[in-house]
Amino acid sequence: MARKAGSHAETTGPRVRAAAQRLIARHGYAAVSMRQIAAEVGVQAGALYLYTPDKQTLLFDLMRIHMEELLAACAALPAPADPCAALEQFARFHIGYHIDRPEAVFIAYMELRNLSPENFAAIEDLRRRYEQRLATILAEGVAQGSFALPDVRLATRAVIAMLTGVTNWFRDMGPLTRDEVAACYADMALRAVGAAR
Amino acid sequence: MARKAGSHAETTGPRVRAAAQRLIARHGYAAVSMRQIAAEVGVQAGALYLYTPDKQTLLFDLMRIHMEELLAACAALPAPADPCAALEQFARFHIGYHIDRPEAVFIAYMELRNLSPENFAAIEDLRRRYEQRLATILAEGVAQGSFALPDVRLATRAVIAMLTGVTNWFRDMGPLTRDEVAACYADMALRAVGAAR
DNA sequence: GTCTATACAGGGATAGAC
DNA sequence: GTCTATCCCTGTATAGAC
Repeated sequence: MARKAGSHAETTGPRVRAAAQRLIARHGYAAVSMRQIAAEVGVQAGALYLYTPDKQTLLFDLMRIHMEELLAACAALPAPADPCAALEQFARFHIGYHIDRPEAVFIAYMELRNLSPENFAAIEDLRRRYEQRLATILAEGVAQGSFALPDVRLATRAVIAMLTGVTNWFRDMGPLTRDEVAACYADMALRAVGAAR
Repeated sequence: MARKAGSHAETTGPRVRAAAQRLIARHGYAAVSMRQIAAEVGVQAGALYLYTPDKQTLLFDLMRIHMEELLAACAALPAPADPCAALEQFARFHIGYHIDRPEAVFIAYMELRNLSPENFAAIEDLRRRYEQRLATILAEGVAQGSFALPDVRLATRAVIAMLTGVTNWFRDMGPLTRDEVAACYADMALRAVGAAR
């Protein structure tokens, strides 16, 4: 299948999403125009519509792909029998994964309100499934007497919020390494849920 | 000072900010037009410029007023000598204050990137001063041996992120009251910083 | 103080040439 | 597959009547 001269279908699609992710993370969905995205890619605005039906779908795909990859990576982790080990693993995974993808994470959290109702529901479902993985770890820990928690759902949200907060300030050139930060946060998460130690 | 017929200068200004706050919280700064804000207030678009020099200043004022009021309310709290009591008070205050002002809080966190550099610096300074209040409580607790923390700055950010996360899901009609939620979070915050109890 | 009218730039999206 | 050209709408902001 010889490629036609001037044809870049195989690479342009991903490049459109990459450019959109970069620009939307920096300026916000509503503030970024299709013309800007096209300029970043190096094509004309009209050409974008070969790779996405519209701007809304472009945003949705960015968020959907991010959430699906996050879920897949989380599901691929081994499952420690000890609840404390499981929580520490989750905390380290969550922080590491989020630090590595600041743009995708930022968009996933900030642009929810710019999704159409149907697209919002789809992303919300993925988010809920991810949250459920932590909820399961905490519930298991409570059942085994490893954790002391008045409310698993509350604690789930509190821990996720705490861990995700790292992305608001972490910089690779800062005084702390990724692993130092992750270790410190895992420790705080364990203590917050009353881990018996 | 008789008021002219059809003149509402004393009330229209605040109503403009209230409408802007409502709309920006719901749709985002970039997605809300001056026409929409004017329609919400019940005036014509051009009339808004009697109350704000431009859209940017309107956003900045919303955020500045929110942060100044937050700082003032926090500063008005009594200062318990016991670090544990101080942290519990801070946690309860933070959650209560934020639950009561979901729109202002949402804007203060989500629209930072839409501020001009100078305005951003001003808001960031206010935010830093607020964060410093918690940092002081934690540092004092470490000095007195009440808390066990490897890094006060890290813990400050972690606790703030955890507490602020409540605004993402709390609804007044939910199964838990404000006070139940605040108590539970205050407990988790205390445990996260290794409070000796 | 509020209105209408308008200037002017830029938005998303499409049509049709190449 | 990409381009140019264009449609039509909406954006911020201002001018001048009342």
